[in-house]
Amino acid sequence: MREVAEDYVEVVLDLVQQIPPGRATTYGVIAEAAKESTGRGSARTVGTVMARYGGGVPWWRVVTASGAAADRVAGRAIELLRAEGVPLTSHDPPRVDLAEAGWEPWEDEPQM
DNA sequence: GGGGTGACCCAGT
DNA sequence: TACTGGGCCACCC
Repeated sequence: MREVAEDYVEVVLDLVQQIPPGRATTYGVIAEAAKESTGRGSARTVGTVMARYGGGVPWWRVVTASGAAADRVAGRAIELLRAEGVPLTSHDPPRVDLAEAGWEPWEDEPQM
């Protein structure tokens, strides 16, 4: 199937929607999980997909590997994350405590 | 078909 | 611990 990355987009969006409230994950994790299903993609690609098709999913639960929200939507993400009750650091650039709220697709679904 | 961009990640300094 | 550079993959002009 050399169609567009529509299937990849569906996998990414589905994974993001599976993130339970009060939890968060990283682009790398989503990229790895999506790559397992579609065989393609990377953290960079996930970011691009989210920017174009992430309007219908809790994109704010997806942050960078550092735990910080994407610079483009950091403000919006922090507000939503705090509303979700996600543990954030007390520093100026609030970062998600992935050690506490870190969620992974294979954590909710059996990895075969 | 080629080059540049982007909601990223990792290693080195 | 924070900043910089290179690599990565898919999309747009």
